[in-house]
Amino acid sequence: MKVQEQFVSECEAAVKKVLATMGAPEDVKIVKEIPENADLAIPCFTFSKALKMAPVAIAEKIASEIKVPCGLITGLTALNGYLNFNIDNAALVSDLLQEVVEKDADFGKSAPTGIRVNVEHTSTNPTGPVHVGRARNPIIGDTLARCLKLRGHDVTTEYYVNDVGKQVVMMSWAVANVTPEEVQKEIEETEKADDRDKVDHRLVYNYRVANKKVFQVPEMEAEIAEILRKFEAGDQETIDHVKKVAEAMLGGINETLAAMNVKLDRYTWESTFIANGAAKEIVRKLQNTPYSGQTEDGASFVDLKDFGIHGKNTKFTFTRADGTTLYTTRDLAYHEDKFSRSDRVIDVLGEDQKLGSQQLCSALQIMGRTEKPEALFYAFVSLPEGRMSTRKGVVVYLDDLVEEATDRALEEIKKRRSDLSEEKMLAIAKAVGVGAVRYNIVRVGADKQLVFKWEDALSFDGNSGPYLQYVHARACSMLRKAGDVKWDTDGSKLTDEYELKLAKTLARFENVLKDIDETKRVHMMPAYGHEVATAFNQFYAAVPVLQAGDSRDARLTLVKATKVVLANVLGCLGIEAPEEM
RNA sequence: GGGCCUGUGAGGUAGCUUGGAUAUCCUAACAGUCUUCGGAACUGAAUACCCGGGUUCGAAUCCCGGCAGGCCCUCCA
Repeated sequence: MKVQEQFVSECEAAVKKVLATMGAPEDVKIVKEIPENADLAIPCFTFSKALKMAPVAIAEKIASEIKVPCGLITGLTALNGYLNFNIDNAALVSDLLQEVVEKDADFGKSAPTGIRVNVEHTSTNPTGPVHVGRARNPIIGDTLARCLKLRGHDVTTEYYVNDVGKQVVMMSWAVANVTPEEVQKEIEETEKADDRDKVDHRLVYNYRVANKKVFQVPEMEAEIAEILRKFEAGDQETIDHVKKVAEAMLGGINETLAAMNVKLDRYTWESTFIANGAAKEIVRKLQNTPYSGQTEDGASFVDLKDFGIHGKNTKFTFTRADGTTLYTTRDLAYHEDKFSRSDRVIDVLGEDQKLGSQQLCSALQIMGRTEKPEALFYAFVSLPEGRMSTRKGVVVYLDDLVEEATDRALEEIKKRRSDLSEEKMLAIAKAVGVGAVRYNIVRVGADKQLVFKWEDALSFDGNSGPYLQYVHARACSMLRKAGDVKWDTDGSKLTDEYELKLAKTLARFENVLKDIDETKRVHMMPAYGHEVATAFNQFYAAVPVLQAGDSRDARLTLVKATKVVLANVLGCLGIEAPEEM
């Protein structure tokens, strides 16, 4: 057992023992908190009723009954009805340093659990470049996947490619039918022309023209409907063309993701569930349940009013009147597929999918599945002038954001490090720019709506990605300067307030990962990283490390620990940890 | 009309699941530190829990009712 956990259980056991002698019931609830000026606090208010005593008196009584030091408990005081415990600092620090020396880069990493976790994220329609409004999806999803990997799970990330339906048919029509002149005209009418030579950026103009045209030209509506019909009927030529266009767009999207250090393990195409009959199988299953019904013209639905679905219509339709399947029907087939090869299924979704996701869960339940997919919802990022829209051209593309961030980072580096080669500066600029962008987006709780502002996204100090990278580089620099170090894991040599604060912060890394595993609240990782970086900077300002002396090697070991933890935190965030910057 | 989410100093944000002692952190403004191992730094002071009820010894946190913003209520994807 780790020192911290052991400490907590020792405190709890000691308090329980005293409570028993005071006549408290055995199942009395013991609340534990981490306070400012101690390592563990137990409030005594909860005991008040059972013991018929004032909390302040209880605290004093218990404190007087427990003899310290005892085991890992080195101090105990009663204050305002609280019991404040202090941990054996030397034991805690030694434990941390030993683990770092032993595990090195694997510090914080758990043993394989064998649990197969599927994280589906991004999955944007292949009809245009990724914009900042949707950028939370790959960043949150990728960060979560990286954290779960450190937890020892067998993680697969997956992109569900929507290559079925009106949008993609429209997209393929646009590529085949919109003329270069029309595209040129559209570009000229756009306020800020996008001249990026990248497939998704170029073709999105075709898509925009097509979307405008469909309102102006009545015959086009019918034309699209006809292609859609051929697609659903399995016309190979149509299907191939749609897929070809979707693949091209996906290529562009993947380039953007790769620049952000996001790599998907697997792609699943929606059309496969039509082709292999899985969607039809879902239809058959749902029709055979007692919840199923049909409208007059023949569309099938299940009624979900008993499943906590509210609103004017609780009917969840899963086939059209002509018997063809719908998006959600295919999504059901997809989830059955994911469950067949995973133990945990996680979907990272925009908040607009909440109802759909709930319906999906209910339908899975109706079909007899007991597991549920875990949904992680995020609110949209908007612009100060409103919601982003690819079709309307009110967008900030992720490619532009990353480029701008990299440019700014390069400026900063040129100011500071004229000694580096151009090539090295560029590499660092990329790491810093991407770091700033990813950090800024993952920093905020997913359900909080965000308004995108350039100055926030490009922030390099304070609570930012580059701040963590800077501290990492600083630690690396110190270790370089120190030369050969004989690692010293004697915790009793580190007694300064800031040494202890840093060590205690570092020791929490594994707990942070555990919390994220349980709650999927990935914004805890940047918050933790910032705590580590701040604790290090304080330690750095307060304690001379490289100075010769008795504590030098132990301090350097602490520096190494910081470096390892920060590298892992940055790794979880998908941000590079350069050795210098 | 109904459902879900959000509302915390000047701006942004953590804490809310599981109620506890002085509410976290960043930016900006203010006052400082530094002959130092990388100043993308450190220290200090100031300012906040949307409103109204309720439960409780105790509420930012739980319950009820408002108000404001977002998302959704397609035989769309």
